[in-house]
Amino acid sequence: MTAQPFPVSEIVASRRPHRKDAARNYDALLAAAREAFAESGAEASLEDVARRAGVGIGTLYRNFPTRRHLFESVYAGEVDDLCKVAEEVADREPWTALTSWLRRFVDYTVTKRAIREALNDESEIFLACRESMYAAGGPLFERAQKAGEARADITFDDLLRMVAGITATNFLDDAQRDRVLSVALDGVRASR
Amino acid sequence: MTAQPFPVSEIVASRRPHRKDAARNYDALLAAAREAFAESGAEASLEDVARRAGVGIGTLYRNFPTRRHLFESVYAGEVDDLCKVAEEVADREPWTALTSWLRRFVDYTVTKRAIREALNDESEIFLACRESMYAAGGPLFERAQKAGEARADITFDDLLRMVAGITATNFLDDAQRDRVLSVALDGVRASR
DNA sequence: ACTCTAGCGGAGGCACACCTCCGCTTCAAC
DNA sequence: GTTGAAGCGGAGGTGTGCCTCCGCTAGAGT
Repeated sequence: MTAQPFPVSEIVASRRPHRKDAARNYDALLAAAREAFAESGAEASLEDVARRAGVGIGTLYRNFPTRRHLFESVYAGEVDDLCKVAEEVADREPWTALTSWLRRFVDYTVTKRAIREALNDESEIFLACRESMYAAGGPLFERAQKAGEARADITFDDLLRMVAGITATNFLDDAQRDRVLSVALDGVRASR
Repeated sequence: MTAQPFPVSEIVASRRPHRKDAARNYDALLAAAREAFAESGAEASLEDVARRAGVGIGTLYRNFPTRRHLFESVYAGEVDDLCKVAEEVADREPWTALTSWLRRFVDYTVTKRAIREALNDESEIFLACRESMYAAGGPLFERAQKAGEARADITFDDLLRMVAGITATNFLDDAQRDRVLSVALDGVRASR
């Protein structure tokens, strides 16, 4: 089973230039952007991204004409990773599989929150990512519902937003984040 | 019972100028800032705030030397309101009182998220607000715990962060937000 | 009414990010 | 090796927000 209908990253990868030096710069820019956004949030300066990547600002703009292009590319890569994890956990117990994936989803949300906010839902690529992610995680949730492990009166979308919300806030430490997440997930099981 | 040890707003109110016109400007600025922050987030331009208030930029800076001062003042006002609500609901059933207050807390978080993020925990006033708010809501939670309505293995801080997190994310509509919040609150009751 | 001082407004200097443009460099096809 | 074009970089124009400073205004005390 391939969890996603099509790998989102391919949509973006098609933009990767062919010439050797250009491709290297493209990759460096993506890596630098990932780093810069994680560190300074979505409003990190593009000039800074170029500097980190060791390329001129002109090169950045040639590859990513707008800030949005950069967001999309970074974001799509992350989503693609996440989809792969869904396949990896698919053979575990229903509830365990679901929560394992959700834990991974947490890491994803924590670092990528800023980007997701900036990418308001108009973007085509954003929609593709969304679809892709739901295709990957949704079955895990449905399986847990059918097994009577997860309550039936909520949707996968409800669940994801809940987890995303909880993990997006600041906590005193990781232990508290886990504790709170567990409490909320108990709510998801509560109707057993 | 006075829920808070001291009304936070007083700390800030002491900065309100005495002369009639000056006081009017001060109030206009606060209102304008509330509006601008709600609309454009924490990075709203201060020039825009002054314009909305119908005063010169110089007047803004005289009253609030830094962006942080403005944040603090707006924020403190909100917190103060919230504390008053805790008193109002105190005579209801333990669980009902708690959730009623939390619903109000939601409104507060939704609009004030941006400010709270910008106000990282160094600020003196932020700490006072925090204390004030905990003094107001904490007893509601403890009462629910003692009544066996809320699980005993989490803290009030855990609860608040959970609710804050959930309500800070975007939902399709208010119905979804409520649904998700209910699920999470079920988790808080789960150990009954 | 008079004064004197707290308060006002906004022009303007500074800093910084965005984005364009074009002369130079480097790849890769032949 | 030659050559043409794809790609490079960063100087510099533009816009925007921050904050200061100072001549003017109007409230408050007498």
